[in-house]
Amino acid sequence: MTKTYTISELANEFDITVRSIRFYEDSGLLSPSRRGQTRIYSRKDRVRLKLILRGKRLGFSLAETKELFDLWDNTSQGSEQQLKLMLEIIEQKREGLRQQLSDIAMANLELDNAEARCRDALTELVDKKQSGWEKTEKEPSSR
Amino acid sequence: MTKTYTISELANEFDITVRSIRFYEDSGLLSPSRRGQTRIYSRKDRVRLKLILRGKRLGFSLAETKELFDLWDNTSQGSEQQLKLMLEIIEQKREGLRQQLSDIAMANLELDNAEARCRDALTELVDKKQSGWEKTEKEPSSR
DNA sequence: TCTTTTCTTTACGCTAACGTAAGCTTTGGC
DNA sequence: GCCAAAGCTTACGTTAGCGTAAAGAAAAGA
Repeated sequence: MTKTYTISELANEFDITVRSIRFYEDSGLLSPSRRGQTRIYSRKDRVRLKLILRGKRLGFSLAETKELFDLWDNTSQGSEQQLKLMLEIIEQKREGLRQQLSDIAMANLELDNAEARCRDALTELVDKKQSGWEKTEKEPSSR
Repeated sequence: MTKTYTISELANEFDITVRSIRFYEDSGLLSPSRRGQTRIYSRKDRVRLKLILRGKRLGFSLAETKELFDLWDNTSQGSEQQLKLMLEIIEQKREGLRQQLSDIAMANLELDNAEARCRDALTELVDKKQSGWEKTEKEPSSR
């Protein structure tokens, strides 16, 4: 009773279009089975789709993701050369992720900065209001 | 004696092309001063460029980055409405970064997984070799 | 001063990742 | 059994982010 999914079910679940899913298939990232012409997606297919989307959020191109999939698929039967290449690539990906972590940390600092500046500007505005400095107020408190 | 940079200096430093830098200017993300026709980049321009590139690594489109720049530039003179909008957007960006952190964590787990599988396959290969199971070896130890 | 870089603008080209439309088949609900 | 909804293929269109080439001006080194 292995659960399956239709293309629109997956599209709804992940909030993407069926066009995208078919496009990923054309790009060699998915290969669902068929009942007649209709695509039937297994749980494994669903996992792959999830990985594709996560890759996208991490800035991977579809080609890169495909490369990873292909490597992964050939890992168990790979030669020693292949396996060592795979390990190198894994290390490269790790390095990329480390870079992203650093970037995120810096970005967060800048957001802190921006937020502080924003709040300062806000309180300054409120101060002006309270001291009767308003220019464009509709209802000045005294006049 | 405020330090300045030429376009090719920046291109070299950040390992991008001058074409890209000019493109960012066309997109409204940079506006270096000029000496005659020649572009002169200040330290501030350099910082902006750095931010653009970091944004790219985090998957921001140039349009998004421009939006952030524009908001930032208008922050000090912004209305209360504007400032509150800015705070909202900042929070959205934070949420995006949190999502990315989660994605990176998951990706790292999968890399661990892949690496383990790889190493297993490798040691298995070595074991076969040692027990004389090789098929494609050039110099079998006995024959 | 001459020549070789480095800079400029203009403009067409290209790839990735889909969007969108046309036209046809299949399937689920009444 | 019928019809709308969902599925399919084919194919052209679109946007972002540059690459690349042409043709000329300015700056820097010999």
